[in-house]
Amino acid sequence: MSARKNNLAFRDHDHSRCVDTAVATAKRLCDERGAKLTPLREQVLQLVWHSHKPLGAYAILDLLTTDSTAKPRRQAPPTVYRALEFLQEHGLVHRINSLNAFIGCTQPHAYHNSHFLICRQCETAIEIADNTIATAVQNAAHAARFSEPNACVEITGLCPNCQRTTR
Amino acid sequence: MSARKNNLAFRDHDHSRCVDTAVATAKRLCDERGAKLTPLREQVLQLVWHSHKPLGAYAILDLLTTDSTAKPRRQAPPTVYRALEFLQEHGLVHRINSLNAFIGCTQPHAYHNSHFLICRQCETAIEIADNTIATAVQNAAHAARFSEPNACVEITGLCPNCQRTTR
DNA sequence: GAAACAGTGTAATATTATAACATTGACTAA
DNA sequence: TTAGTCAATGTTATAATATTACACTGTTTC
Repeated sequence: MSARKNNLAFRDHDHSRCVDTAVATAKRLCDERGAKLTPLREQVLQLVWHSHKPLGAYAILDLLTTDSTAKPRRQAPPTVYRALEFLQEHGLVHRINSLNAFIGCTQPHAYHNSHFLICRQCETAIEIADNTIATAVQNAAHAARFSEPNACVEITGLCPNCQRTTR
Repeated sequence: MSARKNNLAFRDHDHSRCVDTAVATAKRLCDERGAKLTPLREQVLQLVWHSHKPLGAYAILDLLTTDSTAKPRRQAPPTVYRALEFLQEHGLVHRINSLNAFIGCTQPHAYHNSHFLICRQCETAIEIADNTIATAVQNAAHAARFSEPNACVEITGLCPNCQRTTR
């Protein structure tokens, strides 16, 4: 049912509006929490959101240098990692472990275990909120007497677009 | 139901027998498949199995040097990565993405998507085969029109042992 | 024996991530 | 105002993880 919504990533759309909305939401959330979404952090959030593909830390670093309207100065890795750490703590971005990369969170307002569908061809990743998976994970953890389970679910496959173009 | 069996990792037991069994099974499987479980590959498999904690590639490298009965010669990274690649291809070890580490597979005879419970305290990891999770993942992928889904499920929590000793 | 090949050795380097310390600017207390 | 404190960022160096490229060895195959 939410599949169609999630598939937005695969349809033509004005993605800059997605980015704007995400940044606006982030601002509001940080404001509510008394957290500072500084220009640097905001810029990193934008860059991450701008890409439908999860973005590596060093790719972000390059974009900071390249895209920057103001300062073409080369940044150092800690700059990016610190911004990403902040954004992760506030649930604004997720880290995709299987790719060592980061992606904007589509539900930053609520804490949630994150599940991802990742295309092995075009590398597009979409976040899904699937209660059935979440419940199954909870139950499995409980059955093994694991407490405070926090699941990382990364499903790699072939996305609708790439199924057409690939052998 | 399989919870008790999985919890073996948390009970006292003669783990060297687990290792022996795993290696014997690996030998048999490789034999059946016409794959060569060379001394080096076997040694890496043993080292990985010997630890209940997932082992990093460089940790394995150190153990190859340290533990080795015969040659105390320092090996280079590709040696380990190549052995691990072989073992992964044959389903004999799994990679835990969230830890950049490797662990012996408990069901090497059958292809399967692997699910793990990982203790955030003691780092012990156990593999579980949970049909409910597997089915939920399949359904989620299908709903989003993703084909050939291959799920990586890593559940971090507090294991039964560490719940007693931790705040 | 020569060719082809799998497995391993070796050197160099790429990629990802963090540690440690310096600087800046904003806010606060006196 | 001044000094103190703190969060954020800058800067340098390095750690940890992983791969590329090429050389060597021994076996199989013809």
